[in-house]
Amino acid sequence: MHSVSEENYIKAIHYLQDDNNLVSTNEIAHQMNTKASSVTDMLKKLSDKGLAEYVPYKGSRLTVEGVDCANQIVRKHRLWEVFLVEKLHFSWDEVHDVAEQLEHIQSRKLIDELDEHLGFPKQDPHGDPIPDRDGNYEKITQIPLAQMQKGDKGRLTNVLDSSSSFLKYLDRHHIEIGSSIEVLEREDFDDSFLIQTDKKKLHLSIQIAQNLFLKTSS
Amino acid sequence: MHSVSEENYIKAIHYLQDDNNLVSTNEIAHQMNTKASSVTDMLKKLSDKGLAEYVPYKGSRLTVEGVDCANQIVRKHRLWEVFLVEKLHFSWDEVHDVAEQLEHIQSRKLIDELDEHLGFPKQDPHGDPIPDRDGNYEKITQIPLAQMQKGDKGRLTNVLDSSSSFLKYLDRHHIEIGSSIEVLEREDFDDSFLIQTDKKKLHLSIQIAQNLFLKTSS
DNA sequence: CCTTATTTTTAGACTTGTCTAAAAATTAAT
DNA sequence: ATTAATTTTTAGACAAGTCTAAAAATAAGG
Repeated sequence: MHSVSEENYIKAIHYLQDDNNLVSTNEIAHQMNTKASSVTDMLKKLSDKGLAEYVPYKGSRLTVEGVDCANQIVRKHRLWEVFLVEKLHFSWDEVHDVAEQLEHIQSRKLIDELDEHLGFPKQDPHGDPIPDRDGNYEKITQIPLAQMQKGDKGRLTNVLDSSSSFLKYLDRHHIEIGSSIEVLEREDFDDSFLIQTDKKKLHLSIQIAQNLFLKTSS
Repeated sequence: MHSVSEENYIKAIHYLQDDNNLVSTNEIAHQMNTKASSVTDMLKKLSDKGLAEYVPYKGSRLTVEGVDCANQIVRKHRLWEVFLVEKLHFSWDEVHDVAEQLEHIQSRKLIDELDEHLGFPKQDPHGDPIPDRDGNYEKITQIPLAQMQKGDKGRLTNVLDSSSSFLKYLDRHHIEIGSSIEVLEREDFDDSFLIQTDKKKLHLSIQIAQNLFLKTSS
């Protein structure tokens, strides 16, 4: 079908594109750790294949077909992440690199059976939604902890940063997807937080708070 | 580590090599559906990497390191096959192509955890032995049905041909790994067999009998 | 043992995906 | 609005892996 390289570009464009704005060549290059000239070449190719629209000097956006392809890759990536964590004792900071390889395996039956094997999960271990076999997924309305006020409560639904160091930090403080969090205090001078988690009180910097997304309950 | 292409060559040489004879360039080319000139190029590369010995115009054989690598690939391939059949409802004629992709995923932890998840199976769905994490596997002493005589009994331990058509044939007649088989008659003029399986009597041609391996019990 | 047939290797070309360096287009700034 | 800075594209090169066609080495046959 599509090469691993093509799929990685599609994924990157999809990740960078919100709504239907054009994504610039440089943004893609930066995201993929590659050079702008390589991106230009690939954009032409994706355009020829009908997977992306390419406007020279302006940028590119995925076509409907491209978005569909991206959703299938995301579906595969996230289902494999669930598998690794639920069935193979991986911790959520270890899954990304392996899922990155597994997401390129081509077999419709494989992924649909895997989905069933896992009980049709709706979210991956980081709280991101998993598209169903038609590419549809439910958007959860969630806000960053950083935008919450004193007294607000919610449950952790998503973490933005997936770096190992960040996830290990959360593990150390027993914060996980589903944890209930309440804002006890906001410090004015450095925007830091004092929160109440399931188990204990905790100080969080604004940098941390920007990476925690919650579904508010009150 | 090694590229997918390198791994495929290593697998092919391993498959063709019995004992420590040299495998010819043409044999490899035929096995891999490629051209002899491509094989020559790769043999030089594998030789440079210390994975194979290459004697120009004579052929090649795997080094100890090459054999080790081959065993790890075989381990991965067969564990994935077990996973597909046991957990994801694949039938044994559907697993090969997907396992062929999955065997190239690089992650020691992944494969060791998968092994545990599956209960450390000793054989894959076709009856082939699965190497453990050190590359060791148990050789079962088995003989082709074709070499058995009237009155001999055994259990099916392995099938040589893995083609979909052959495996579907076995399915239709309810013959699977572990099935007990007894030779009731051998026909002289065409070498065909009349056998007794768990459920019924069945005629088998010599071509079929050459692809069925049994562990004899009496 | 010399000639023919087969196998294997070399040489050169092509594809995919990448890079560097230079040219062209766009954007920003005075 | 014209120059300067930035972004993007082109042109040419390279690496991996493959192919075809021709050359070299080996094996086979009389």
